[in-house]
Amino acid sequence: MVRIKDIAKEANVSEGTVDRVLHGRGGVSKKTADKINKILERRNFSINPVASALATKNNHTIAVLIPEYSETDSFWKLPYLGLLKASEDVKNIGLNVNYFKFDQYNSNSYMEAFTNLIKMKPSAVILVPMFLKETRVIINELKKAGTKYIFLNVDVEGEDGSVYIGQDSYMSGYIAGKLMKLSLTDGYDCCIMQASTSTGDNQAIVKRIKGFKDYYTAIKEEIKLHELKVESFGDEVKLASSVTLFLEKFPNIKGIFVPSSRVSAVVKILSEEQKESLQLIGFDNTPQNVVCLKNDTVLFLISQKPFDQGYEAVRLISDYLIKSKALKRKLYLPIDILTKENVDYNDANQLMFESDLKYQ
Amino acid sequence: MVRIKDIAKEANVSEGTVDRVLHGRGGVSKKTADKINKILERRNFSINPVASALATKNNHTIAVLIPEYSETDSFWKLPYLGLLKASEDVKNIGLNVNYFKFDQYNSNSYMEAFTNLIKMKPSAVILVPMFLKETRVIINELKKAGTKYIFLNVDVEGEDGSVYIGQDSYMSGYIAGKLMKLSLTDGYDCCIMQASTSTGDNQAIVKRIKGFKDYYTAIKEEIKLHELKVESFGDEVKLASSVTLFLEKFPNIKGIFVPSSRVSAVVKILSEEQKESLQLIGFDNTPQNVVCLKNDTVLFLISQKPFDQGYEAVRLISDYLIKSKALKRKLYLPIDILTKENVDYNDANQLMFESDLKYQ
DNA sequence: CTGAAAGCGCTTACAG
DNA sequence: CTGAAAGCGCTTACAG
Repeated sequence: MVRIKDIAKEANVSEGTVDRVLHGRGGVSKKTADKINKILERRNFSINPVASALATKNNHTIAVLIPEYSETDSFWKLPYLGLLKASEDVKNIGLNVNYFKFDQYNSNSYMEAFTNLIKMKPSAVILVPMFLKETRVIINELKKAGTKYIFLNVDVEGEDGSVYIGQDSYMSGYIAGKLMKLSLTDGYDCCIMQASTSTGDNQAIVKRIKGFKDYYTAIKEEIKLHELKVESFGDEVKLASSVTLFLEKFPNIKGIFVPSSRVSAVVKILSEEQKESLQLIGFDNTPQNVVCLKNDTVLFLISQKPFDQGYEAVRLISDYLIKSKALKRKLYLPIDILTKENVDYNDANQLMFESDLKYQ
Repeated sequence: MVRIKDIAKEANVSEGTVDRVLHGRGGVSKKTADKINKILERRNFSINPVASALATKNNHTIAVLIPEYSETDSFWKLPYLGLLKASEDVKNIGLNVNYFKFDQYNSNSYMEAFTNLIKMKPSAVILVPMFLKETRVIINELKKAGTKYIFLNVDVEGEDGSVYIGQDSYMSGYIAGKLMKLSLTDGYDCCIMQASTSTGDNQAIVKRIKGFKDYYTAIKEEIKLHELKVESFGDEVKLASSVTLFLEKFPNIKGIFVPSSRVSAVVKILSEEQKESLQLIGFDNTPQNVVCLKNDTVLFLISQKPFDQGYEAVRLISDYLIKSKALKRKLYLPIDILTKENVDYNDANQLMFESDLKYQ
């Protein structure tokens, strides 16, 4: 391993001068800079990041704005765990991550959390941009402060210079369409079921539905697609009555596509016979959904590596802050097709982290 | 951040003594050890791994024994890239990774590579145990030397204390069976196609076939499964003639399952009409296979995250050597279901690494 | 424009 | 059983 000291000796300069060249801090004559650069190149020098981190006392604060999760609606738990894991990994190099949680159904709590966040003057921000209008305000403030930000899981259109890490929602819907086609015996219809209550997150759902429909258009199949908007997936009684009515009205429906993470809520209100005869496809490996997959009430789940989304978001920001690596406009994570059989293997990283947590 | 210095001051001892307690090096009176431990606990101290790594000059050597890859048979490229990426990540903390490559069809080259490997006296070894008999010899030597080892991608049965990182082959075959069933219109047969030349690697293939068949047993379908052993996937002429003959003999075959990474070789020798009418399912996202997926000649690929296998292997060994984290018996990575539509999103990590390589 | 010295937090001999 | 000091490789003021 070649060290700054070695370079300095060979160039007959001090270590400080080599350091200046290395980081382009200026204040070095062209002549010596050239000389040093040549040696650097020839000896294939690269900075020891460990020593660098120790000496620099990097003291960056990363702030995360993310919805809180609950027992029944646990989608946001996995991204959170991924963020947590990465936070540990980068603590070594002087990065501290702080969390600000909000209620995903309440835009006031969103803004409130942001107000607390911005007080910390973070070096960078990872946020789930749930409410469009409020998000514009937030982005403006961040831009004014010159703070870099990454959108996690939810994208915002028309923001140049923004970074999105998540799934290609359109394509994931398209794939759901393909799987539905495979699962349905010819001649049967399919129903797309969504909640009419908007959570601000529905941009992804709209795109998934578009992709789903486009698949059927592309293959030129004469399958009828019905659409049912239920009031909410949370209210079992209402959900049950509207679904039952709908299925009675269109008895040819044999497939149900739920483009949100709430397919398990639909399963809950189906009769045994319906569970037998209907093919359900949904999104996201929440614990409730996984149960349905395993007891054969849901055939496929499309999953979006929520744990990895969190993890990668922190890693990207970290590389940006420490190694000034450029950020890409979009980082699409895998579109996982989950079945009863492969769901348990799906997130090895996440499982390893969870078992580590247990032993602490 | 609380430092050793802070603990030492509070306990009225030197930093060296705190360090002894921290690492259980002994030579500390019970009384002072207790005192220090209490303070450590109360102040929630944890070692700064960056400073630790720098001071220790960890100088571990990890040796990797892996098949070389070629243009046409590029399966081993991705695990290699994953290993490379992780090597970079851990270089900071004093881990050096050395590679020893062998010809996967030649057991002599396997042993030769190992002979060179063992001369380096590595702290740990990652190996692809291709040849069973030779592998037993290798394992014996490693055990004698007290060197920890990890099996990558290929498992060896009946070695207690061994560690495997890869896929659950049985289950991946089972899933292939399920997908085949979905893809075949009722009443048609399916053919399982494998090469009779063994590469030592065929244990995984045997298990995949077992899983595939078991799926059909489990669902009690009356689908006929034919089996064709071709001489080699490398010889186009012979392959073409034996496949053609077989398909003529059993015209009811509409599905072909190739439980190795060579499905693209089969596509190559099919006629246009055959490509149209046959449903092919294979393994692994090699460039050639991905091409077939995209031009609709292969319907599904089961993939085993080869890049991640390499990456995780190094990370596990690193945690074992540096943080003395226990190694698990098996680490199963995801069983990915790849289609034309999601294949490009499948390995974000790998893509990011490859684009980094380009810019270097 | 350049160098000498101190320091980041932990570990390693060495001395007692 | 315990402490004082030097060192890991890089960075940061400060002096000139």
